[in-house]
Amino acid sequence: MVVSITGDQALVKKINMSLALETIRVHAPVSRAQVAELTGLNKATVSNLVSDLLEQQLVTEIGPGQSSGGRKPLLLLFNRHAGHSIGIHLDVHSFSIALCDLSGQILFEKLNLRLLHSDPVQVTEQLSSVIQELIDLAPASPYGVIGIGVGAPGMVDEQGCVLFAPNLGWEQIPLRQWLQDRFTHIPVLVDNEANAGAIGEYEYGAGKHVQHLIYVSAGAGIGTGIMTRGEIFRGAMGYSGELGHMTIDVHGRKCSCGNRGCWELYASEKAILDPQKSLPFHTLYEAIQAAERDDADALHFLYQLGEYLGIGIANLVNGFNPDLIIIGNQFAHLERWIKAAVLRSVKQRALQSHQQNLNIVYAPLQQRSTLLGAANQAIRSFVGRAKVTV
Amino acid sequence: MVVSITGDQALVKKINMSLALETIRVHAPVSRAQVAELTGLNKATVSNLVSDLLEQQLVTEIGPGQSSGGRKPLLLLFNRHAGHSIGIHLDVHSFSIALCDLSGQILFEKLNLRLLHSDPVQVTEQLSSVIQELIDLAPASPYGVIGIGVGAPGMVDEQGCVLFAPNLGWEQIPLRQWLQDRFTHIPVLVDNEANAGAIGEYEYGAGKHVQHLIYVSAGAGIGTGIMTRGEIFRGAMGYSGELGHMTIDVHGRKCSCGNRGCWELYASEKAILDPQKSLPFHTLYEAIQAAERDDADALHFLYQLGEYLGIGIANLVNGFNPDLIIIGNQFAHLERWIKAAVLRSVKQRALQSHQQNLNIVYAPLQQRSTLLGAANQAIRSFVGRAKVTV
DNA sequence: CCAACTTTGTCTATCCAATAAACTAAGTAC
DNA sequence: GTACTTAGTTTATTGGATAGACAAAGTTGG
Repeated sequence: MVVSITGDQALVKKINMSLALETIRVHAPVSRAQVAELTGLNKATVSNLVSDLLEQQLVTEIGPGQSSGGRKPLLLLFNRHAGHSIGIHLDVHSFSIALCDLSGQILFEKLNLRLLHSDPVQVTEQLSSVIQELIDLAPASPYGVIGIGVGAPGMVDEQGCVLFAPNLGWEQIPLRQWLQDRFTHIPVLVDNEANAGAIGEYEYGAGKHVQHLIYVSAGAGIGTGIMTRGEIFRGAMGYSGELGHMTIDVHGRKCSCGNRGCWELYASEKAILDPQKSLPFHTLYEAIQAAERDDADALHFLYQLGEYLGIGIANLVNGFNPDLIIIGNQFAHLERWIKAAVLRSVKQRALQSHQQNLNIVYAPLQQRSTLLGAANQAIRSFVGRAKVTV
Repeated sequence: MVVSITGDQALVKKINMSLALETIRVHAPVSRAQVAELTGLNKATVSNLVSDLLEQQLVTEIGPGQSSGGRKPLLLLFNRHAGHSIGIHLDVHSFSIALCDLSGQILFEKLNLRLLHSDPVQVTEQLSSVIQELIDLAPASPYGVIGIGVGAPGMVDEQGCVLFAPNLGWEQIPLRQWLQDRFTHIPVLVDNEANAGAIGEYEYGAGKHVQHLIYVSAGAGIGTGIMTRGEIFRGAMGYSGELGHMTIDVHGRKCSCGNRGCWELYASEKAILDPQKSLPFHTLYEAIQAAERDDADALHFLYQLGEYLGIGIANLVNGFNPDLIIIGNQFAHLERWIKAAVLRSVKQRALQSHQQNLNIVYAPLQQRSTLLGAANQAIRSFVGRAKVTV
């Protein structure tokens, strides 16, 4: 019975191959000599690896570059057109989908399509038909569509089964399997929407090269994607991060989860439903509209929303000491209204030492964070990153 | 400039060597054939690795075992006497220290020694002298004392510098370096006390083979050691887990950290100092004494302490979905008084789905969790575990 | 008691990837 | 035009894993 990963030459090649490919991807355009320099691999080794990569069409040669006092280097590029990836952000009432190349460049996208039903079977049906459209739109390429990634609200296990998505009303829906059955030749991945968002911003947005970040997906509820050393933090059974249901007020109001005083009751769209307040608007959209008209109630409401968001963020900062907090999902658009309040709360409540290198931003990818993160997960598993810790 | 880890034959050997050693350690007594079976390595490879390990005296042959229908197997044992490790639990007013073998068996220990001063230089002095005593006591062995591990309260960075330990009154103390300067030939490691506790319980206590656990170190304050997939979770700059300063009551009292309503104000020894309560006891010890006499105030106080501890634990459960919560440090002794209250809070407040496989225990290693965890970190870095993710 | 079979562990030839060093190619500098 | 630099390839070597043959040491059943 084979369980563990053993070392052999195939593994060595895998490690060095992915190291070379990543180096080319990040530092492109780059010469073989530079890759050798950057990775610490021997020139000959790099030459061998690169010739394999050229054969696999994952890398292209774009001709000679400028000389630095000797023979001109032959510059290499990661071939982002070798294949395409499809990313999906499944939200509670809508979804967004995009087709992108291997560098995350979007070729086609459809944003905020309404879900026609909430029933998981019918949702799968609707998703599948749009996915097929994008597959048909994909330009010819050596590898075709190499994967489909989905970011879904709620808890998702390692098999891509949606265990619990209260806002969708789903339980134990093997979404990945259902989609995989439709697209048998394309790997399908399903992860939590906030995790995907964190990955998206890490790869293509605010978090480029920031190794420790937290993506706070605030909208209908709150979810968090926590990244350390460039890796998503996963709890037991592969899922975690229901930090929206962290108690911030022991004596607070009852939450649907059974607890009291959950963060997301005060810092997500759910705050509008606070029975004690009887606010003159019923959705976030309406609140913003009112705020645009300088409505005092709305402005005050949004400020409070920011304060509470900041309280939870301060907790995250104390607990994880991230370098970057990214406020995403619908709240990415609220910067204008909540920025000051969020900063005030965090400044007041987070440990001084943890605030030194802290940055708080509003997802620059906006509604595309999760989309691109999901697509990126498919890309990752295609190009296959091998890592070693000694 | 060499940055990344590249693959070569030495790496392959390292990976397989550590795999073989770990397999022998875990499954001992075991034959070469079984190791090959268990790891997936070739018989010849295992023979080679084992002969190296025998030469290095990390493994011993203890003669033939029972035949299963053919030649008798030659049984192998991990040589836990190849060297010794020293583990230290540094607390606010006291420290504990032990000398143990490579399997974590304690040979000598000194528990709860009072710190004579709180000044870091003098603390280092005192620690060093006791460490030297234990080094002198260590039996002769091939490798001698292979490392010194320290678990310290507060934030510790990757270099073993105590960045911030409010309860000790320390800031920016390069404890590891200071100790390393004293014991130049023995590697010194310093980590957070709760992280070490988590490792201790994972390796030798309640958490054996439980991949996702949280060690809640409750005493003078609260610290948490979070373990996923058998690895300690570390935030930015290598430290994190100041979850004792997570807000659980937005309108709560002021904490020394600047925030309001921090968990540890209500669920650690600090709860005794609540000015609103003016309790008739001033230390946890006194409270327990009173409770032993069935003092109503004390019993009620301890019950509340348990409730608040449970509230924070529920947050942890929602956030990390662990399989096991271990309540350690001084609170490990409070099971009798707080168990019901803790369970009640958690049951009431944690997500139902996360409670399914959840277990809550009181550190069976008691005051030795951190000690053994710290010693184990030294052992780990000595036997050198290599891991690969593909 | 012996022949057939099993299991354990080692030996041998082979493979494969990385590597150093030599080498070719193609430029610059003065 | 000679000396030097830099880029990339070729060649011989190294070291570890592997399959398969083999030796060692047992069991089983007639």
